[in-house]
Amino acid sequence: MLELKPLPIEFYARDTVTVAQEVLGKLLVRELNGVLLEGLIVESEAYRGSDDPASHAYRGITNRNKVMFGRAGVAYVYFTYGNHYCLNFTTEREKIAGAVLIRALQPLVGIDVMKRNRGTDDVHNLTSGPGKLTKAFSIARSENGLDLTTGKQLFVIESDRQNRFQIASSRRIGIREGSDKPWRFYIVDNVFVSRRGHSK
DNA sequence: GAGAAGATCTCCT
DNA sequence: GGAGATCTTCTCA
Repeated sequence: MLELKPLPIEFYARDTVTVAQEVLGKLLVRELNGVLLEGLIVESEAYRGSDDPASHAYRGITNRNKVMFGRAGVAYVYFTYGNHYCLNFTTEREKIAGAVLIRALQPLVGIDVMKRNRGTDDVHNLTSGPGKLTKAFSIARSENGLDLTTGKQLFVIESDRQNRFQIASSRRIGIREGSDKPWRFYIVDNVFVSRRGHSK
């Protein structure tokens, strides 16, 4: 039996790029009306603050991104492209902006529920992208600002797969500015990664 | 108050 | 491989 012990704030309250790398191979856990959903985090991206033109926080605090400036270990959920929500974990200490975008998961527990949420039977298409995984896990605007360290509703735990995979990095996806930074990280040869990246 | 762009997905060819 | 869907958020006047 896996122990459902959430990662503490100390895991998140560090350099954003470090957290983005170390969150790979951890388990994202969603508790929804007694139903448990679990997925292995296989792809992430780091977004920093005033030194990162691709980040929402680059131009300072706004109503949308204020969670990024708050304490670490909190969910930052935003709506984009008229259709999709994206899930991030906040990092760094208060007043220092930082967040890790969760780009892809490998479904492990509650796959039937994810299929229903996504309206497809294709397991490889359930959570292999940032907009897909939020729908599969039923994460939306109401989850913005949720504390990830309480072990309720939404949190992250260690998995037994630690160190049994290789990590590669690449340029981040879907942005214009700051696309030279190699701050996307993914597990090599995992079929649930959203795209084959050029490891550079 | 208006205009434009966006950390994407899906369907069509 | 490419474009449309769709609407929130930010910026500027």
